[in-house]
Amino acid sequence: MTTINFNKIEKKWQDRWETSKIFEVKENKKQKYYVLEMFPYPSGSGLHMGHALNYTIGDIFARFKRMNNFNVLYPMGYDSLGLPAENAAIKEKQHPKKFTNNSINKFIKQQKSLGLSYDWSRMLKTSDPEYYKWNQYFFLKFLEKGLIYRKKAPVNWCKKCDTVLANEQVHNGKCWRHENQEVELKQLEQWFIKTTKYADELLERVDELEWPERIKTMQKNWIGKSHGTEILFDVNGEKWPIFTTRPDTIYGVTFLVIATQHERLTELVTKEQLPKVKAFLKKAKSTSQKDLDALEKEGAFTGSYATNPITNEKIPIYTGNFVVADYGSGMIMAVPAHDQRDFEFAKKYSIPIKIVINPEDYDLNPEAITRAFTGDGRLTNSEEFNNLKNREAIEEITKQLIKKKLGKKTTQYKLKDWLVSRQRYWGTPIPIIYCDDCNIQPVPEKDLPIKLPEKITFGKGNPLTTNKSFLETKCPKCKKPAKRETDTMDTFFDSSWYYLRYTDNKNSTKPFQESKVKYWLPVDQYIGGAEHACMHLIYARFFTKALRDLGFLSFDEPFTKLFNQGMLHGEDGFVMSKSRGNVILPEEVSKKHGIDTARLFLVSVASPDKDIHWSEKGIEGSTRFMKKLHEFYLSSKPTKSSRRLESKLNKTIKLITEDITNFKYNLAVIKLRELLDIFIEEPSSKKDLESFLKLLTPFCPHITEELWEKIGNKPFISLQSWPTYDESKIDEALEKQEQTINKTLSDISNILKIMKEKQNTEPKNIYLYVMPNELKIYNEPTLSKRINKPTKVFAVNDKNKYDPENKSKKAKPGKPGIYLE
RNA sequence: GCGGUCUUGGUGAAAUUGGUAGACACGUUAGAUUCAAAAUCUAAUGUCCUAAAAAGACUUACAGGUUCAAGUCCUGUAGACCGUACCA
Repeated sequence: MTTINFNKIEKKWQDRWETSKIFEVKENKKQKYYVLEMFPYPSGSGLHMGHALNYTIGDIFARFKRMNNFNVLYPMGYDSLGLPAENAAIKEKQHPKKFTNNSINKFIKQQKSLGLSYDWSRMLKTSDPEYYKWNQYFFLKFLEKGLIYRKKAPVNWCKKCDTVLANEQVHNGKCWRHENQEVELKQLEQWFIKTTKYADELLERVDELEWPERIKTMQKNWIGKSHGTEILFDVNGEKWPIFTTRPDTIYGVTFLVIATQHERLTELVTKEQLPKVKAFLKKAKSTSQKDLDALEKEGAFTGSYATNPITNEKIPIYTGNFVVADYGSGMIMAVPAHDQRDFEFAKKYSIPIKIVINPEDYDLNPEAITRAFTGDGRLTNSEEFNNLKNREAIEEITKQLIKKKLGKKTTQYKLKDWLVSRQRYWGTPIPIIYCDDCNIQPVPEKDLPIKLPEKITFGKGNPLTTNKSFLETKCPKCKKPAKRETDTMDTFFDSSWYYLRYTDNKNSTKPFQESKVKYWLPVDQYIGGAEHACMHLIYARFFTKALRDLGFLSFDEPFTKLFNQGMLHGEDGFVMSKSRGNVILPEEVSKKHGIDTARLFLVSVASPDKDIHWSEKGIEGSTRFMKKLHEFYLSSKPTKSSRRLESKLNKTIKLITEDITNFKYNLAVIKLRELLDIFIEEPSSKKDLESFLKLLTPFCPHITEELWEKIGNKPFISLQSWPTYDESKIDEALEKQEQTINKTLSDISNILKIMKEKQNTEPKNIYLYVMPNELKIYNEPTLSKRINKPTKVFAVNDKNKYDPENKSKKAKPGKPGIYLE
C-alpha cells in the first residue's frame, strides 16, 4: 500500500497553475462563459468548509465549461466594507482597514489552497478607494437622473453609544453593547433610491430568468404588485389617501390606523393623547419587521378623527404596530367585520364592528361573531349598494369614488424604495456637500474618490461626524466653507455592480470599458445562497436596469442562470458557523485527507442544492476512492479496451456531462465510482484511461494533473478537451444482462446459505433453466467461476435437460429456475 | 403577520415527466488475509412474519383526497429551517 502525499501534489500543481497563469483570460474569438460565485464578506475568522463547498461547486462548473472549449471568466473578489469590520474596531480596537486586509489575505491564501481556478489578476475589494470611487460616481449619476431623493425614515438609536444601531446590533430591544439601554426609534433625513421606478420591469422580467422557481416566486412576492383603490379620507381639512384592495367594505370602516413609524404621525396626535401614544411608541424595539411582529398587536388613539368620504361618519384614527409605514400611504382603513387583524384590534379597544357583507345563505350577527368574515357575499348596510355581490361592488364603489373625485384606481407594490444611507464609518462616503447658502451640492466628479479618513476615533457615534479633516470642506459652487455628508452607503450598493468591474478591474478612468462588459456580460451562471433571493438579487437587477438607461450597458438582466447551493451543517446538525463552534477548517481536512478528497466528499454527500451534513466518517469513503484511483493508475498497463468497458465509459461520459450541466455532482461522482470499478476489472486503452481522468479532473484537479503526468502526458489536464462519447459503443443490452446475472448469482448464494444453515448440505452442482432467447447471455465457465461450483445452463425447452424437480417451470424472463444438488 | 423551503432505512442520501422506493456511501455483522492489529478484499444488511422469501406482508412525518399508478399532485395537521428591507 503506497501512501499518497496529497499536500505535496497539491502544492506542486497550485504553483504550476499560478506560474503558467493558465486560468487568466482575455477577450477572444471563442465563445465566452462567465461563472460567478457571490463574493464573500471576508470575516475575520477566515473561511470554513461551508465556504469551501460553495467555491468548489463553482470551480467544478468553471473547469467543466473550460474543458468544453469556452473562454471562461471565473473571478473572485471581496465585499469588504461593512459592519463586522467596524464592530471589530469598536470591540478589539483594531482599525477596520487593517482588520479587513488581514481577513482578505487569509481568504486568498485559503482559497488558493482549495485549488480554485480563479483568474486572480481580476481580484477586487470594495474597500479599495479605486473601487468605491465608482460607487460615488454612480451615486452622482443616479442623482442627476432623478433616481435619488431624501426622506425621513426611522433608525434604531442608542443613547449611550450616541449612534445608530443596525437591526443586528439590537438584542431584545436593547443595545448590543449596553444591556440596560433601551433602543429608541428616531426619525432621520436619509437618502433613498427609487427602485420602485423599476418595479414593473423587475416583476415582468422575472419570468425570463433561468432561476430556481422558488427564488422567482419569492422575488415576485417581494415586489408584491397589487391592484386596488386609493380613497381620500378627510383629516382636519386635509385629504389623506388610503390604499385598499377592498373598497367594497367602505361602509364598514369604523376607524383608521396609521403606522407607528409614519413620518407624519406626530401631526395627528393631540395634546391629550400624547402621553399615551408616547408610552405606546416606546414599546417598539427596533425598525426590523421581525421584531415588530414579535410584539403584541397593539395601538393607541391619536385623538384625531377622519371623515369617511362615502358615509360622512366621523371615525377615530389610531396608531398601530401592525401597519407598515412604507406600504400604501402608511395608513389603513379598518373594517373589523371583514378583516381578522382589524377585528382583533376593534375587540381590544371596544371599537364598533359594522357588518357590510353577508354570506349568500345567512346573515351575520354583529353581536355574535367571533371572527371576521373574509369570504365573498352580498353587501348590506351599504345604502344603494345593498345586495350587490361584493366582487361587483369593488368595481361599482370605485366608480362612484372616481366620479366624486374621492378616489382612484391604483397599483401598489410591497417593494420599497431603497434606503441607502448608513450612519457608519466603514462604507462608501456619500459624495454630497452641505452648504449653508447653496444647500445640497453634489461633489464634482473630478474630486472623486472621497476617501475615508484613516485617523479616526471609535466608540462614540459615527467617527466621520467627529473627524474635522473629513467633515470640513468647501462648497463646490460658492467656495465658502461647507460640510460633507457623513452618511455612507449601504454595502448592497457595492455588491450591485461588482460583476461588471471584474471585466476591467484596473481601469482608473472609467468604472469599466463598455466593450469588455459587452463581451463578458451577462453572467452566464451565478452561484450563491437562497438568503439573497430578495435583497441582493433585486438590487443587482435594479442596478443593471438603471445603468442600462444611463447608457452604460446594453443588456437587461445581469444573471442569466442562478444556482442556489445548500448550506453546510456541522456534525451536530446545525449550520456550520463560528458562533456555533462547529466549524471544520479546510486546512485541517486537507492535512489529513487531501483537498481533492474533501472536494470530492463535499459534492458527493448530497445534491449541492440541498443542505449538506459534514461527517468525519463519511469522508473515509472518498479517501478510499482516492487511494484506489491512485494505486490503479500507478500499476495500470494500457492495452485495448474491452467491449464492456467501452460501453460503460461512453455511457458514463454522456450521463456525467448531463449531471454536471445540471449541478447533479453527487450523481456524477457515483457514476465515476462505478466506472473506476469497471476499469479495475477490465482491460483498457491509454485513451480511455485518459478519458477517465478528464471526467474526474473538475472534481479532483490536483491528483488528476499528477496522474495525467504519470501516465506520460504533458500538463495540463485542466486545459484538455472534455471527452466525447460514441453512442454506437453504448450497449444497453450488455448492461441489462449484467444485472440479470447479478440477481441470479445473489439468488443462488442465498439458497446455498439457507441449505447450509438449515439442512447442513452443500450442493456440488448448479443447474439453471432460462428462457431460450436468454440462453446466450449465460456463460457457463464465468458463472462456474463466480459461484465457485460447476454450473450448467439449459433452455427451458431443451428436451435433454437435467431437471429432476421440474424447476424449469419456475423460470421467467430475466429470472431463471434454479436447481442445486 | 407576510413570503419561501424541508420531513425517505441504524446514518448521509438517490429516485429526470406521477411508473420496480432505498442507487452510491458511512456504519454494523460474518468470512479471507495477518503472529496480531491496522489497512485491504469478499459477502450480507429497510421493517415484520417465517426454518427459509428465489415465492408473503408492510414501508417515504401524520390524516385524508385525486389516479390504473403517488416519496412525487391536491387539502389539512405536526415539527424543523430560511428571508422579512441597517448582517452580508
